[in-house]
Amino acid sequence: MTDPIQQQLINARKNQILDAAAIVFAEKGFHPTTIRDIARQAGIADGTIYNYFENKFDLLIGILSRLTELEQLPDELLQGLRGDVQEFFVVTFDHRMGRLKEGAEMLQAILPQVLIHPELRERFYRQYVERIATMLESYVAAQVERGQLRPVEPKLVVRLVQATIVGLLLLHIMGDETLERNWEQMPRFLADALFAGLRPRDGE
Amino acid sequence: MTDPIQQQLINARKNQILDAAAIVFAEKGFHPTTIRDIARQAGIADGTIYNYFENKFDLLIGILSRLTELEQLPDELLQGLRGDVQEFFVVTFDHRMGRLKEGAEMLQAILPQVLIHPELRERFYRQYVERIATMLESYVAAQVERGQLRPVEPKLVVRLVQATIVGLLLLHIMGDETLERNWEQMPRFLADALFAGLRPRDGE
Amino acid sequence: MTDPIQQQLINARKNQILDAAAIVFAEKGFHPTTIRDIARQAGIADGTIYNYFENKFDLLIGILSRLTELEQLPDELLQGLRGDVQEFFVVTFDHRMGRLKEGAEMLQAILPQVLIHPELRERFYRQYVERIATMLESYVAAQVERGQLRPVEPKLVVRLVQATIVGLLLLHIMGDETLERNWEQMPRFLADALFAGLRPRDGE
Amino acid sequence: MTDPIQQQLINARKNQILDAAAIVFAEKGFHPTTIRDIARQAGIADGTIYNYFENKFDLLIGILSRLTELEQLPDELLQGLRGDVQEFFVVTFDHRMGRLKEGAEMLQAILPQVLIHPELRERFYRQYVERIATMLESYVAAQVERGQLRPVEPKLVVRLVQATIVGLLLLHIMGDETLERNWEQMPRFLADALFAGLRPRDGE
DNA sequence: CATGAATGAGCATTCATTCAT
DNA sequence: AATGAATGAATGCTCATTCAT
Repeated sequence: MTDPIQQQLINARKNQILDAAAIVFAEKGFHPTTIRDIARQAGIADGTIYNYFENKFDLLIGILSRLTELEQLPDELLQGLRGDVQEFFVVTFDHRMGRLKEGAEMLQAILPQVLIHPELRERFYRQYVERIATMLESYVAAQVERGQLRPVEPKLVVRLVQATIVGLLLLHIMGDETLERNWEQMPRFLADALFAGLRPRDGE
Repeated sequence: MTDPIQQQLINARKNQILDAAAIVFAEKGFHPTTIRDIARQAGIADGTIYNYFENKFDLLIGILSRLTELEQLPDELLQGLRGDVQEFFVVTFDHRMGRLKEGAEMLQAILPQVLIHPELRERFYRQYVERIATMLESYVAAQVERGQLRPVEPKLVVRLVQATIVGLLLLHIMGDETLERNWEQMPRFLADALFAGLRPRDGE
Repeated sequence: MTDPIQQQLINARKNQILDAAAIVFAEKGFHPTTIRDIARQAGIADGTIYNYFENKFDLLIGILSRLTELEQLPDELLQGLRGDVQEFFVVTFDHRMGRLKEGAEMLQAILPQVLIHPELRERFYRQYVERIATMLESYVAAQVERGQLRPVEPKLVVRLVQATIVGLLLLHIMGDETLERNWEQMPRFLADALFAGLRPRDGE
Repeated sequence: MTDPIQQQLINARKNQILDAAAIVFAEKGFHPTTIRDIARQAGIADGTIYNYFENKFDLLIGILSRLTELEQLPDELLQGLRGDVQEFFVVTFDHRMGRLKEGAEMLQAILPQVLIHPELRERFYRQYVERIATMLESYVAAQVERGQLRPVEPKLVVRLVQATIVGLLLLHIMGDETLERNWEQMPRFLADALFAGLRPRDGE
């Protein structure tokens, strides 16, 4: 039943299809993309897709699932936990923005549907937002506890961080040139701004 | 030719249609929405829509245009210019988030397409992002000049502000309960965090 | 009821509409032409047409009727009756081909429908083919009787004449350049060929 | 790529569709005929048609192409070249009228559109009129040269011949009963009339 | 498993016709 | 009588999905 070699072949084919789907979805959007578009991109026949996925929508689910699979335990993040708080924010922004840019194509493919389709929305929110949020919240709470951060509401801080990241991606997708030029230095800028604020410090 | 009464009737009908379209688009997304859906929602016949709009896509353009029409010169913002810098951020966040929530339905209707359709993307970016950005940039630059803000790059600060706002809207649309509960107090929280930072101040 | 001035106004308007219809029908064909096309061409509103004609098809009937109205008793033809037989053919071809070229626009408009619509076909055939045919037949029969023509079957001769004329119009509509260049001299050529034949005569 | 068996299946299906299309077009005309009509007539589904033809108009092109395919090199005609001139005309009329009657259905299907659509008109004229015309012209010119025909302009003679044939078909389509009854003997009648003329000969 | 021809439900759009003004 | 906005039935075409090979 679960011949491991068979399983591997199946997974390879699934990935081949999902790769193709992500590319064309990102290019044309979900609905304007036809199954034939995907099949051509994958170099296979239309019907073959249905041997691996129930239907077109299932491809979105598949893409989403892979997005979260990629979201391995963020080792780098965990390492950041031990360092300086400000540095932690740098690492966080850096990591998240990097991940997003990597998966930007896929994100662009599914975000529109996420906004609309309840099931997708919930899946996306839970696996992609909430999970990270919980982790960050506990970190922030801990640092507040330790006095490394002002007594802020961790949940709100985390929303701020996440909103900023996803917002930046949106602006980026929209072709904002400033972001295009400064994408690399944004993490540090954001961390500084957020941690130290924009208020002029003594001596500036 | 341009009988003002006729013109008013025409505009009224156009708005009636765009209202209906925004509602259904927001609910089901652009492509899954049928012209019939919109016509039913507007209480008119299918064909009538085509007396006022070229095609289905034209409805999106129409919705976008109205979004920017609503974007009158933000008087409140201009008033904020004279006050305290931190207060300016409060006003800014408050104003933008208010506007967004008002137009959330419309935004939800067009955002997905904006991400994909180049023409729409450019229109949206220019009329909805760039215009505000320019204004904010000059304000930030002036305050940096005056020493009211640290010597930051205005363009980046503005991207941060705008990304945060649109990001929050996205999280909100996704049904984030924390945001739902605290939407009203977010502007002040954001302004504080951004201006003063999260670093513990002396005496905290 | 039948106020003669009213009647005249009505007829004028009907003709205005039929003129417009014939022009656009000839240009685009019956089905691709919209009522709006006709209204624009006539410089009136769509609805006005329906005050004068039952429906779109009725316009075809109207055009056809006018075609046959134009087909007044062909005086020239009648005059030809008294002359030489060969000359009669010249006059006949000349008259018919002239009429056709005049009404070519209208003919082009209705011929396609005539080929298909039974009612139209019969109307057209009876009023436009048969009437002339009967007249010509009796002339031919008389000339055969008098020995001015070989003992041919008048009905067949007449079909030959009429087929030639309508066939020439078709070739002409199709853009045949030879016909374009020689249209004027065709009647005499046809009459000669038909009456004297192509067989070399003594001494040629 | 071009598997011959596949190719044969494809052609068979194309012909099946074109057959159906020709039938319904002839019956109802091009525009009133729906794709569904054709599909039903062919006993297939609507969508299948689009696997073989770009669009509805393409079906007309297809029908026209087949008409000209049928127009093989007219062997019979070539044989006529060697015989008596008058006999050549008999063969010519016979051959052309036979062909036309065979393809009458198809002709009726496309002729209306030919009159209107420029592309179709040109295709039809070139492939269906001009080709035959050129051949006939050279024959006539040769016979004039040899003194077998009066010194007539070959181009005009050929137009006369072709116009007569197509005109007869039109009258036939219109339901002329005389033609219906005498269709078989028309070729000889036409050839006689044309070659020998209607002028009474010595001794008649 | 892979294929791709066949399917037919579904939709954007058109346009003849109506009718209130 | 003239208008032209409103109507909604009708249709060409698309495309997700099925299934015989």
